[in-house]
Amino acid sequence: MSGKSSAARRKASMTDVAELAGVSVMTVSNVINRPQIVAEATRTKVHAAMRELRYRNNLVARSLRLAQPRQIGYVLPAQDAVGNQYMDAFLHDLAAACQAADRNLTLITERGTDALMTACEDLYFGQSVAGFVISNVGTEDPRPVELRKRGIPFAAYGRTGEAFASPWSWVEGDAALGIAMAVDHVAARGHRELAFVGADHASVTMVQREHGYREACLRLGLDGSLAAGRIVHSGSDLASGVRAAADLLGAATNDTAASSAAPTALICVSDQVAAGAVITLQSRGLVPGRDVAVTGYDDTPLTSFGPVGITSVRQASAAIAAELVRLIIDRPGGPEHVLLPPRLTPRSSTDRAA
Amino acid sequence: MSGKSSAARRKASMTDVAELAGVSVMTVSNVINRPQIVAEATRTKVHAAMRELRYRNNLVARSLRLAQPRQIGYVLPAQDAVGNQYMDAFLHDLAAACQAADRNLTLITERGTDALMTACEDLYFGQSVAGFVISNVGTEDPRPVELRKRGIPFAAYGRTGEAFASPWSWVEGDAALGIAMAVDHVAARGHRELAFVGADHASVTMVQREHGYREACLRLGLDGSLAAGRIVHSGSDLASGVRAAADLLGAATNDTAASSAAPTALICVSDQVAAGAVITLQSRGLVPGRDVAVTGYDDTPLTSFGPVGITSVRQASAAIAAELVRLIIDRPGGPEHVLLPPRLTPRSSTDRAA
DNA sequence: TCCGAAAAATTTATGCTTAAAATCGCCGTC
DNA sequence: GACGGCGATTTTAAGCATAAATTTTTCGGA
Repeated sequence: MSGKSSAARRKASMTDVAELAGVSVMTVSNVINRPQIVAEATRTKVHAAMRELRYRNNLVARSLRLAQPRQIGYVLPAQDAVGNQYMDAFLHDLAAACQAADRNLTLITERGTDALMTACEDLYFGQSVAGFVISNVGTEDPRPVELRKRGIPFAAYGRTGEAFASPWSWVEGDAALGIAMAVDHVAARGHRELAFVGADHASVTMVQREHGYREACLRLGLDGSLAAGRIVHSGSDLASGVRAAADLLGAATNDTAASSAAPTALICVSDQVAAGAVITLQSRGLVPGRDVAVTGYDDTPLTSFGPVGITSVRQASAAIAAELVRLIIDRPGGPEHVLLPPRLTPRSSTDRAA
Repeated sequence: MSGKSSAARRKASMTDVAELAGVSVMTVSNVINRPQIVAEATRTKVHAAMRELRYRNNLVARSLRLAQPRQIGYVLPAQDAVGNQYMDAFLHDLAAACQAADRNLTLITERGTDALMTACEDLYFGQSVAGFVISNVGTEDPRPVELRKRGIPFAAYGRTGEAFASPWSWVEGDAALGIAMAVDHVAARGHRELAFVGADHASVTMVQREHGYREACLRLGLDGSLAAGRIVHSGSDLASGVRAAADLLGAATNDTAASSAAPTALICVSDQVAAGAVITLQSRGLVPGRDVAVTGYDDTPLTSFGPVGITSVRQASAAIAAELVRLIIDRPGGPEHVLLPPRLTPRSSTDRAA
């Protein structure tokens, strides 16, 4: 007795609550999980006891009893991936989506495939997680294959080359559509000579973005924008944006004869590249929007570039996260493929009046 | 029997393993947890059975029995915080540190204090997490106070104003020392006229970095570097770096008389600012390192700025993460304060021969 | 007096581990 | 050659906090 009160108060269990309320343990459980079948008076009594004891349902015991893990795993992309602020935001959305589904997001770090698979097996077969979300899925990524082989549920953010035929679930923002929206946007503002500042084709997304550009230009009859030199693969970081823009515009100032071939709108594969392009424009005394239009992708904080705001394509990252979580919880088995449309956020970098 | 084999195989439990190996359940448990007290032959037999059944220890049941949560919570900073690649890396390190301590990192999203506290209570008193790591701790941050009030163990990345007197645990990289290292570094290369491109004083870290600059300049007798106008508070993002550098160097080209007052080295509060400064230098045809030295902070991927590498101060983020995890596991009660020294990574932006 | 629905309590089960008890083999000793 | 006892293994029993399924109690109305 004295020992009990002197020691730091043990966390209260259902038994304690039941005892204090003068009911059985099961009644307490019912109050929590099916309150409607418990008499009003009893319910009140139990609630009072719970409050007095600062009782919290033991999530671990609950998870054990239900044989249903409360966690969802996320394989955190290795640091060397392009420092992408978008993935930050996505992580946030993913955690929020888990919480909305009454789950929690558990991180595991990327490493060699074997070690990663062992960790995943421990977590999944150890009943700790319901499944995994993987992102930054590369064309030759071994992870989906290995996870599938082991019967571990997962959903991928981004497809590999197999597109809609892949035997596992994936969710993705419609990259081609997103770029097309950017092209339509500047075209609607009178631009006829565009250029696409792209990245290498390491991921399907990058391929899709370029594809979207080509399709949109074709559809709008912007043949000049498809000419050689108008589609460049610089890389997706800021420094390459600076360089690529300089190359594309350099011709305009040096070679007056070819000035008709100089683009008046730069469709960039990422906000980082777009920011780099804006830097180049500014250093030449050009005003983004008025002189040359610039669009980015992902609507990251980089779009607030000092006084100029960069028009950008915003992926429905919250919806993507929610879909991934849903797929793991509701369709752990069969494959389902989800393509979500993005939205365009116009800012001053495409505003001719700016 | 037929039902059992036709249905998807239930995950094997210890009982199944024990049965197959012809031993008691306890022996299986011993093989896992105290292999040395179990006879060689038995151990082999049990291991074989485990392998055959693809047995995994049920982490949830184990955690319940041990009354010891396997998770550590991390309050994911809200997205609007300055998109900091360093925090990305830190998150990675934190997840790795948890894994090294046989724990997993669980994320919860930032939101209103009340909602956040409820979530923390559910997780901690629900035996799901052993405690929390919080980061981006502001001067008037309510979170440490509230957590402490509720008796929830936590460790903060970054102190508030109270410094070493605070009643809760924190870990931090020695920001003043880091900047001092940068100052020493450029001073050793002959620079006498420095400038500090800082941010506002929203967090103690930013105050410390400026403090480190002042102290170091004082110590080295670089009085000019402490003059008015040599310490600016631009902000910590790239765009403000571009502007601040332009302001600082602008005087040099316009006002030849005052050129002795123009700095030859820019000590920047972050890599983003440093990258901005490099952009300004490049746009004026100046070579970083040879003409003007530039240093950053946090050693993020931004330091690879095209052909020029930016000298940067690298925080011991892995060690910081490990300390935070240790504090939560080993010292959930008492406060302990840890200040870890950073390292300098020299690159071409401070190389006069560059 | 008894029926039947609603409310509450029992029983059983989840998968694991600590502590205590039981088993086994082996050796020296008388 | 049987006994006691020791040490090394292994097993039994108990319990962690919860919840589903089952049983018991309660109580108003016929």
